Amino acid sequence: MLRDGEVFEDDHLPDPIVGRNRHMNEVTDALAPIEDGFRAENCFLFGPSGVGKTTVAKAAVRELRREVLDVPYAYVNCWRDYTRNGVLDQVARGLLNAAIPPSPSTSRLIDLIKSNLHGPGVVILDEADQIRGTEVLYDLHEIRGLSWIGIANREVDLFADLDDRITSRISIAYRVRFDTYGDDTITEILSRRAREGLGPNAVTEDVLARIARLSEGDARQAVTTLRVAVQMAGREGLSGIPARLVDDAVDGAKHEVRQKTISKLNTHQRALYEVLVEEDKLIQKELYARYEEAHDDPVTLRYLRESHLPKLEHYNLIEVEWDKGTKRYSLVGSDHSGSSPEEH
DNA sequence: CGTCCACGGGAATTGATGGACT
DNA sequence: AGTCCATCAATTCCCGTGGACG
Repeated sequence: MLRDGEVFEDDHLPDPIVGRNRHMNEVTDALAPIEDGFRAENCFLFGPSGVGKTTVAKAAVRELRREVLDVPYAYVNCWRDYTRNGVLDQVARGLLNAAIPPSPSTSRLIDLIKSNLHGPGVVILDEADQIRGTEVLYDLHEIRGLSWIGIANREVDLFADLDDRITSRISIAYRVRFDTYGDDTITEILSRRAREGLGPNAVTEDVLARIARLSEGDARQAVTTLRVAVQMAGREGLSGIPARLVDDAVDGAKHEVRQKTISKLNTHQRALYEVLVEEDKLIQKELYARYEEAHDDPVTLRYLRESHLPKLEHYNLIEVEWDKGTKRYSLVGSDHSGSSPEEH
């Protein structure tokens, strides 16, 4: 049944992409000056997860590179690299083919980029709202020819910290809002993946439509569900996906997406998460006390509050409820009914 | 009121790094 | 090659503010 598993991977970039023509046009417009050798306009893509922001950004850069040979570009996932230094490091490595020494200082990185970048270049800042501080946006702006495509869930997140001095100096000419996909668009996305990745008749349009309906407008969720369904059917030795597997596949996919998020957590965030697996509805002070015991090199409460708790919240792993003036922290969907072996 | 808790601004400390000078 | 100094990012420390509650 499975012909090409790659089309179900998270980082698969379809060609062409489906159902985002308007958004593609906006981003390619923003990048157009590069075709004449100028700096592109900065642009900012925002919307909920799984609506094709990253895909559009990458596809737009791919289009550009079809027009203009070898435009340097860098992709930075700011969830992983959220410090000024980390971002610049990734930018340098992506943009330049020159060798980069192991761990250069910030100023060294800037010099390196400035002296090795000739002509325009593009940086994709995925999950840009995770960037700590705003200096790095200055830094990028000061580099001749460089422009960026920022990606975040909500528009305010990126601009919350930007004071007026910065917003006026760094122009963001294009702001592109992504809304959730309709069920029919998701069905179309799934249908293409199925055509490319599966044998003929492996799955019916009805089954795809059903997966689409259950995925709440989130294409990543939908594609993951399809992949899980393929696995399940394969395990049963079937050559197609029967409708009865869909519900279980949805659950499996949700679990898988969550595990993937958890696996990206650092030790502090992991420790917090595990404390909450043990015990729900803790107030901040209690949570911190448990965390402090669980981690052999704990950070201060102050820093936890600023750095790690917001991250867990942002990625929808924990939820906070107000209970008469005190906050209580719980895992999201904490009906932890004895399942999940949690292999970490 | 006094207490408990959460929030977040801002100064201080730490630790790594890269010269500059000897 | 070695010492000293400046810089910078990450983290900690200190503390004032404000809401809720008894």
